[in-house]
Amino acid sequence: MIIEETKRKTLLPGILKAALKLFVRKGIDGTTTKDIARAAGVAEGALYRHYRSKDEMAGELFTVNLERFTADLDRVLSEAKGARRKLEAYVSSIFREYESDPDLFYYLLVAEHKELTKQMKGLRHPGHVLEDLIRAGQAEGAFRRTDVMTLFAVAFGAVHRMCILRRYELIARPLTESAEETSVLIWTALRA
Amino acid sequence: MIIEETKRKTLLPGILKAALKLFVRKGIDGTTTKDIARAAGVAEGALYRHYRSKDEMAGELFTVNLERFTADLDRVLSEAKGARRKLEAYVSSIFREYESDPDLFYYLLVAEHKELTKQMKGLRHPGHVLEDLIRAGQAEGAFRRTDVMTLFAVAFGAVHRMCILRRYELIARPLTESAEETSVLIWTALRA
Amino acid sequence: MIIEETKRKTLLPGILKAALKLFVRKGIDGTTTKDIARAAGVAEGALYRHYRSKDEMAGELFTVNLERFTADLDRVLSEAKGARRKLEAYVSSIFREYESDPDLFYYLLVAEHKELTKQMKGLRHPGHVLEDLIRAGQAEGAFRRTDVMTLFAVAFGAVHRMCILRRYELIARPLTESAEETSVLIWTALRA
Amino acid sequence: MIIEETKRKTLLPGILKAALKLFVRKGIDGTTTKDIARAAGVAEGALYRHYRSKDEMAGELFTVNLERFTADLDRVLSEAKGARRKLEAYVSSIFREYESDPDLFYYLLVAEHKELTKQMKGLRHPGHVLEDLIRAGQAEGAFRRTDVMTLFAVAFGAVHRMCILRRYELIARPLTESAEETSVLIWTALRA
DNA sequence: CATGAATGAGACTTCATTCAT
DNA sequence: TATGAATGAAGTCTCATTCAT
Repeated sequence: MIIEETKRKTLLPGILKAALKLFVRKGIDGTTTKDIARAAGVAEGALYRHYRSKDEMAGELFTVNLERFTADLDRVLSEAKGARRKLEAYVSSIFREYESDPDLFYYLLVAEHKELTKQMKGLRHPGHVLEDLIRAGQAEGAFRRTDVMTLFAVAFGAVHRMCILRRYELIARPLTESAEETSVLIWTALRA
Repeated sequence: MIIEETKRKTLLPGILKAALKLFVRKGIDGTTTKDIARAAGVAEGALYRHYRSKDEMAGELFTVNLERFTADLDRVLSEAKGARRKLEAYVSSIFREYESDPDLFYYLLVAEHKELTKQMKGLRHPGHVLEDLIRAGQAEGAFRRTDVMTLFAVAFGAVHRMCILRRYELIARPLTESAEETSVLIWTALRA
Repeated sequence: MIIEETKRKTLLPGILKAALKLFVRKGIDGTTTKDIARAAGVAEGALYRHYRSKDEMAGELFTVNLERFTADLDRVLSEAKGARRKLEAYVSSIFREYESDPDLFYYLLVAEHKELTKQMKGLRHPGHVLEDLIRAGQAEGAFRRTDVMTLFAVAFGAVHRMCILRRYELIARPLTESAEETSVLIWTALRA
Repeated sequence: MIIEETKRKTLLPGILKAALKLFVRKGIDGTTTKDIARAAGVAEGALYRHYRSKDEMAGELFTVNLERFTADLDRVLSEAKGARRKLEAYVSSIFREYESDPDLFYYLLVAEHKELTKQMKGLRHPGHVLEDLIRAGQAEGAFRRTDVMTLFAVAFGAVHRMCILRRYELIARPLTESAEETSVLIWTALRA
């Protein structure tokens, strides 16, 4: 196996778990607190014992998990050596994350959050991890000298789209089984 | 120039123009009819002379323009010969569409529309155009025999992500100037 | 024939005619000016060239026609001699009025007009004509000395209900054919 | 006393009580949810915890109470023997119902409900009870063989009109005191 | 600490009326 | 004069949040 298994605990508290599912299916604005309460099996008022507001729930769900996810990525990549290995590690980490909790992944990396713009500012994001990876790869001569953002678009776009296709069941197998192939395609496009 | 200029008329009526801008910035649910009316410079009631409801506005904006866009793409691609030429034509058409009206493009191809699911069913979409292109390219031996969806993810993901980067001003130059380079990267990844 | 033919001209202007039909079917509040304009084949604005407001239309429709109707009744009854004859004349006049324009009759005598209370105050009404008839009949010893309002309830209630039954097609024949029978029943109940 | 006392509990919940009063005075369309809320002493939103919509309130008010009322009538009449007794029972039941809650009675038997047509279809109605009574009376030879609907018009019209006169204070005494007299008049008109 | 009824601001929509053409 | 688009007040309903129990 290319990269090490990373320990993961999503362990979302029940309320957040319920909220996540709904946010992902109906959007944040499209989800009512009543929906969340019912899905979580608690009374509406109980939500406010844990979170100051619906937006805080949505924000926390986003922030906490994105931070954990990005930190995981950074850790995994720091253990891989060389542009190619790092790229492989990146792709398979992303795909593993997707499969471990598709809803959460969708919420973090796919869904738009017009409602949260504030709270998302300045967070380090899996995109940043990939961008760093590409810059470093260019510096070591592994990747083309083309504009970084273009390389980034190919790599991030490919990985991201794989997740979307999977989610809409246009890809039937677990993404983890497509990681190597996907890495190869991206590598082929990017290498010097 | 690789492909012919296609005539385009967005010419959105003022109300739709205003609505589009807001939908793109704040989402459909996040945009109020009052917002739209103010932005369009009319009274709230006036919206309803033209559209039966806010959702109908959002739906029409989507449906009409997506159909036109996809038809344009199909036409342009039918005039290009060979997988490589078609791929180039696809990328530059997409980028031209983006630059001609970034908000509209974002609304059609980037934004999620949890609110519209109904009206979007069954429409032919630029993604379908690309999928057809890739299948044909495989059939003629131009592209790898890898799983279609994986090739699709690389190609569509790259193009799509370029548009997003541009929109968030992470790419400064008009995308039309990056079309060739982007095509080359995708071609490199996909070719047999 | 018991009573003379009375000349009648409803000749409602087209707009009132259309409005009447709608008021009767959907109520005044339930009828929109757009409905009326469409039914009358004119533009909405045109309504206001003839009537200051929807309520004025409704009011005029009521007032003008009720006055004419009541005056007709008074005239017809003044020509009939004796309680029994007057009663017969009353019943057949009412029934003839119903059959000559069921919508208008319904509007005048059956429908409630919570919206018009003001304009209806103080108008002489077919009910008053009947009440006078009964008092006179008691004075001449033709009717029981029972409380006037009870006699009135029987007589007016019967006639009024016949019209409603006819309107809902629970009575198939023209009411004019039931006038004699109805008079007999009422006479039987009321006579001394 | 002619018929037995029937136990009655209107006990409308506060909101329905308030709504009823307003519906009766201003019509359903003429009553706003704000009116109802103010009259019931609650916030507007609170209405919707109990009823899905204003029309549902109006419908339930009608349906539930009409069913109860009609069932009461059927029960009372089944205990009275012979056409004359049944007629007396009918009249006094109606009058008792009126006096026990004039607003509710008005809402059920007098007001028009253009808005509710749907929900009223197929319900058994006090009119049906009376119609059955008259048919049975004819069958046993107690009533004239005249057209049923004409007899019905006299009987129902009289009773109904008594209630209206009472409501507009043209009758000062409780209707229960006029029941016998009214029965006699109707009986006189209808008997064979 | 949980509940869920109540609140009240504000969303969407309708419609009588006005007014530029 | 007739038209019908536009206005804007007002109506119905929703929902995040609060609070008495």
